[in-house]
Amino acid sequence: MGVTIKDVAKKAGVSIASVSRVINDSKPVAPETKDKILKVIEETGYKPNAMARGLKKNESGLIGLVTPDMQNGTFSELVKGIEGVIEKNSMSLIVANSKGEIEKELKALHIFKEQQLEGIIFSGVKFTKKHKDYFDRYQVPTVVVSQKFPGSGLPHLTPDNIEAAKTAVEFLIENNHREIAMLHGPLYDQSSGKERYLGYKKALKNAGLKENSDYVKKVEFSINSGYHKMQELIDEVEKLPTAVFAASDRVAIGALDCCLDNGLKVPDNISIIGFDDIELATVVRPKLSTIRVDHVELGRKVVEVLLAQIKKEEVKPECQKIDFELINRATVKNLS
Amino acid sequence: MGVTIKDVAKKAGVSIASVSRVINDSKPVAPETKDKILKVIEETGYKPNAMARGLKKNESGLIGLVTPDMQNGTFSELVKGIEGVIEKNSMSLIVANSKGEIEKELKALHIFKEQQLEGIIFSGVKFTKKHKDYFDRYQVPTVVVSQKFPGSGLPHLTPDNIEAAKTAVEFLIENNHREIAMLHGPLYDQSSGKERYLGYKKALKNAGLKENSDYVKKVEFSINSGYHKMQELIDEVEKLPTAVFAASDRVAIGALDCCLDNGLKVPDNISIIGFDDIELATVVRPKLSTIRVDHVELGRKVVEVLLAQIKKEEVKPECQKIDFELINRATVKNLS
DNA sequence: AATCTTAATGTAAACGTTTACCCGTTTTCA
DNA sequence: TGAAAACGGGTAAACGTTTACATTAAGATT
Repeated sequence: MGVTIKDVAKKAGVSIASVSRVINDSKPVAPETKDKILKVIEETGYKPNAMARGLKKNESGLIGLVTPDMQNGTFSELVKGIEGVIEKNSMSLIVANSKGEIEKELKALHIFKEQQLEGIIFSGVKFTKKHKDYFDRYQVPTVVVSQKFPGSGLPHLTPDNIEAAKTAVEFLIENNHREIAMLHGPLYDQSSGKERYLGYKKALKNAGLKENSDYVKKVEFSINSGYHKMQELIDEVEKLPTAVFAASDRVAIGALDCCLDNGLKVPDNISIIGFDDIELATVVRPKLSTIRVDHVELGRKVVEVLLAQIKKEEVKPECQKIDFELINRATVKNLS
Repeated sequence: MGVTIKDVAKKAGVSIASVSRVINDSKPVAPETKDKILKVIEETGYKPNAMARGLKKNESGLIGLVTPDMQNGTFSELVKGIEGVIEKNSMSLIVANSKGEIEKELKALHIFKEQQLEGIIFSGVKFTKKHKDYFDRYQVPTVVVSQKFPGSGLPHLTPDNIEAAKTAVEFLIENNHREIAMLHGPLYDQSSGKERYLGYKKALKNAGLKENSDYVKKVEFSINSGYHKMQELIDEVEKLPTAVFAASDRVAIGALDCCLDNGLKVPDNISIIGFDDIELATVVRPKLSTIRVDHVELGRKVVEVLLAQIKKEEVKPECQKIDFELINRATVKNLS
């Protein structure tokens, strides 16, 4: 149906080899011949078939992203960053949503294998035996994003979650908070949830503060969950904490919402600090103080590491940390 | 490097045809043979090469999305909807960001052509001669989303922008507003920006109200632009409007922010209504009243129309409108 | 028992490229 | 002037599938 290299060759009165040479400029071809071919290509609108080329050259020009959540507020930015550098390298990005289900995740990975993807950007919450089998068997260049999977041998890019969380909590302490709650994420081994929690503990310990288990609650990374757990906390506890460190901005925003609905003034009655600096953070009132992580930048860097890996430049699993920065907007009060 | 169908065939002691038959179950094959083959596939982790298959069958299993903006707040939802049904049809989604630049947009489209995409979901702001040439020449099944391109002959899915805008403005009028401003988007022919503006005019006219050109400003679809144009409006006008209809939630949120920063109470001093119902709308304070459009649903429907088109079921360009609904939260006051 | 179906499998061509190899013509230079 | 080198371009094999067609063996029908 479409125009093929043969059609072009015939119409230009040359061999397909010559056509191939000009479209790839892989070998010199005489100017007149070249012009003739170019003209025919122009006229016919010929586009080389990437599947045929890919089959021959064994490269698809495709990179895949699998993510458990497309609405977590960092997705858009991450994709934007990824897409930007992928596009510069004339590759394309395939996205797959695992919805946090292991089966969907593996299905996506297998489709990626079939589609001969050259690299995978992997964002999951858990690393199972099946994951390990997959990556061991197929050896597709992969980088894990925003997370760490110790046994996997896969390189990852995350902010230094422990440090960042510690920074957040230290900031609260500097502002004279002593009763600090934390709404933390899932505590899988070395997960970002776990590490942020560790940072929290560390900051408390360094300041000689005691952790109060009533003030520590596990949440999902969602606005809703933040709201409900905050409500639980408010309901259960006899004395409210003076500050809350939330494991993500969405959680923080849920908590903020809950506080406001309970008639608490933020930050006058209670301070809140989040993590991520998603766009929502600048839009809620009061504006959310948080730990900023540039997810567009993260996306960019991830692809760079991935491309290095694809080009067989050895990449160590414990690769780059990405920067973070405390942004104090309006949800933290100094209790001096 | 990878395991091929030949390897499987050899190891199972059968012909490649048989292997192909079992992986596609395209023809019956004897149970023992089948088991043998299945076992070898299992052992070797063989995955059929989609590029080879695609080359032969002339289908790539790929659908593309080109969008001018990945951070407009509807992107995540749209992608989520799209990905959901695409995945059910065991296809994959390629995303490309045009950043609103025509050249990037066309480049993406051409890559899509090379990659033999089976269908395109197109979200652009303008439809140029080059676009027309592209779609005329290559005839890739395409559906336009959230927009309308009259001359293109391409089917599109949008809410009924005129009706929806009219509904929003009528709602303001019912609440006894008479001085109603509008922050509208670009006014290309039949664009959503234009249509929403037309809906605004229509509602005013029906109610016997005069349009005040001081109250009408063009914005980009961003929070920033909403903020600045609102500021302009506040600065320039001698009497403030009592209500503002913003062409999108992001614009509305910018405007809201601006009002608050100017010491205006919303909705007591000024009412605001937006369009889209993105997540931000429920998170700002006061919560934004808006016209809800379900973008996850939109994504789903778009793919359905696209798949129909791919399967050659004739699809009319003036296809489905998608539903909208007025959601009154807390930014509109009744002036009775 | 001879023929006809039917089922299971194999063979080989094709999909649209890239590229190793080959061949002819021209240029170079001793 | 003649051999070597350089250049331009063509032929055909290969990439990993699918599938039309051919083949074989076995069962059904007379």
